[in-house]
Amino acid sequence: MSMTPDSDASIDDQAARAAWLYYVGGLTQDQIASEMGLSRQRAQRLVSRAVGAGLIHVRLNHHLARCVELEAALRERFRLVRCRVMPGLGPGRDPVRSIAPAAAEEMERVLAERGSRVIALGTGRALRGMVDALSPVEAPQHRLVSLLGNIALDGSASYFEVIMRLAEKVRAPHYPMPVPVLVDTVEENLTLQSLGAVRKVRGLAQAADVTFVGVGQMSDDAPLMTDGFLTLDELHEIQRAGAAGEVAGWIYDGEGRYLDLALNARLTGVRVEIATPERPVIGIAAGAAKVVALKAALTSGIVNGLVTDEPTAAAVLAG
Amino acid sequence: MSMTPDSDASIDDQAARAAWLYYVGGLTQDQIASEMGLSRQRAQRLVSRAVGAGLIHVRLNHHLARCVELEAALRERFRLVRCRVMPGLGPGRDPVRSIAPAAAEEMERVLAERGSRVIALGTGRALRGMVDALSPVEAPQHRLVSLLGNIALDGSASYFEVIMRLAEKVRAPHYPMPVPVLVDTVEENLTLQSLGAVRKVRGLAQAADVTFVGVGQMSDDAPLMTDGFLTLDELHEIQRAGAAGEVAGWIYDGEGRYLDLALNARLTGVRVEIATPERPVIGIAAGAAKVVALKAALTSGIVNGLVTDEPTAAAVLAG
DNA sequence: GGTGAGCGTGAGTATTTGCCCATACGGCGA
DNA sequence: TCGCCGTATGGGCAAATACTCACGCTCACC
Repeated sequence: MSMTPDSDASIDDQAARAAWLYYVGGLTQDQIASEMGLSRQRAQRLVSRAVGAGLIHVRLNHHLARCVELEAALRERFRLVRCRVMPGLGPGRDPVRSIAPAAAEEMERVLAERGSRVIALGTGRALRGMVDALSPVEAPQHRLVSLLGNIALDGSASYFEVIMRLAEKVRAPHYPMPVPVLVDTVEENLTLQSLGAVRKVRGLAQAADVTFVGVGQMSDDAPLMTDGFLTLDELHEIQRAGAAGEVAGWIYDGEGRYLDLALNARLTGVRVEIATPERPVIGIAAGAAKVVALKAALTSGIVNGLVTDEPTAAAVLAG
Repeated sequence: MSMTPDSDASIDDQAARAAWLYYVGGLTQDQIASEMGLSRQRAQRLVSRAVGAGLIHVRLNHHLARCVELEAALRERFRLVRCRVMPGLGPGRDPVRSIAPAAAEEMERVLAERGSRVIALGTGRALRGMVDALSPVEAPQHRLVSLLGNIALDGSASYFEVIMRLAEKVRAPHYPMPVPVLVDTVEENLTLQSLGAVRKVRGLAQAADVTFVGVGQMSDDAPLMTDGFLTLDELHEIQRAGAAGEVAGWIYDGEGRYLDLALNARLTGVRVEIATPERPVIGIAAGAAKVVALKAALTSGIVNGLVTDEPTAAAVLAG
């Protein structure tokens, strides 16, 4: 009931138009201002808004020789069905920015399939970045399913965001898993898993045609700990048991063999088993901290597809 | 055998990397310079080179309300199977810049098909822009075929560029038509058309699954004339016969009915017949000069798909 | 081996952009 | 109704970017 019923849409429209004139038309902000009848500052704000809101996507159309080499080496060494290596952004800069557009492209490739696919999704910053970088496409023929519980300990919806935002962008039916990643007792877990809704989502996830996951490290900055699912003491104990990394909450050792931990009985999500070419599992991960975890997951074939950045790729191959 | 065997590739690599850091990483040119160990000017030049060489693509992820409206109106009025309307860039600016990315997206949609398709191509600046804006994809399952002769009067290869560059980008088999658009006599035309190579290309073009064409105006700045295929006198005569526009060299009247001209017997290419939903013909065209030609082609259904810009769409609907 | 054309480089400079701040506008509660 | 607060606006300024020019280098052709 505001004075401008379409204030948000129309301001995004303006922003998109300004950005179009700026990036596609190559006009200066001054020219945009007079073209659209605005002050220069407003034009500047609109362009900046369009970029910030992700209305504008920039993609690189050139395969850097170094990245292609690394891709080929990774493909061969780990028998990958898909592999993309993007340029690094230099030390101290978030590698998610770099890999998100490429991950989005991989997802778009899957979404462009005519036939219906079941797409399973993990959680995490990298996947979140992927979804943000994705261009909206109508792909209602596919089904999106969550691999693991989407409820964080603090009750926030942050774990829902990957699947919900993706579903919104592609208008596909989606099956989040409205339970915590990890519950307190084995009994609780059994109770949850006996629920029809949970069983259905788990069944769908197990039958996924393609899976996109992040990869978590098990060093002292492990996502499982920073998100509060493990205490530092528990983490240290698991580290002593040989933990190298984690996919969808399931922890594996340095060779990518899942560990037989008491914790497992309290995980609500499904475990990603060794990937096959017909049912690929694409890992989206980059950063020095993740090298060990990535290498292990690649070695045993928990993932058989990879989107990463240059320094990470080099480190995985070097090690 | 130059000192730097990869000078061009490596400079493009550098340019791509600089542009990546600039647009994706959000670094300033100063930061790029120190990151890559260059002078600031060099970083600036690399970024600018990357943009100029089309190494970087910018896309808008927001459907402007006004454009969506125009698309819906065009779709309904002319029973189009595909329609994209892109924002205009303001008077005096080349509309090809605006429509090329959208045309490229339409082409990418076709190229993403798993099955093999025959894609027929016209010529012209708009299609050339489309190919430039296309991201390279491997699509060797499709065949690209030219609708009309690819030899210009001055013998230049400019008419080959659309199909050759596209073929290079997607690595698909391609069938250009190595004859002039227009020959001097009917006999010459019969001779050419009896050649096996020409027959084969024409046959393939007639069986195309999808066709992309530009649309030529028949006003005094008609492409057929500026390219030297018609003299001004001939043009005026054809104008008096009711010419409104031209697709692949074949001239039609204000209702989109092909004209029965003496000229026709000297055209070497195939005529695009009324499009069907199964075998769509996508017109790529924008600009005030093309409004009449476009409207006629849309009216009779010579094209049943359209990529244009806002002012052109509005003018076509208004008239 | 000399010479001129053409390209790439860095310095300097004009233009463009991003940011901060003072100010105006409009909603909302007292 | 008044005054407060959050938000949006345009002016001004510093930073960043694009352009121009003169120089030097390479390379091809004499």
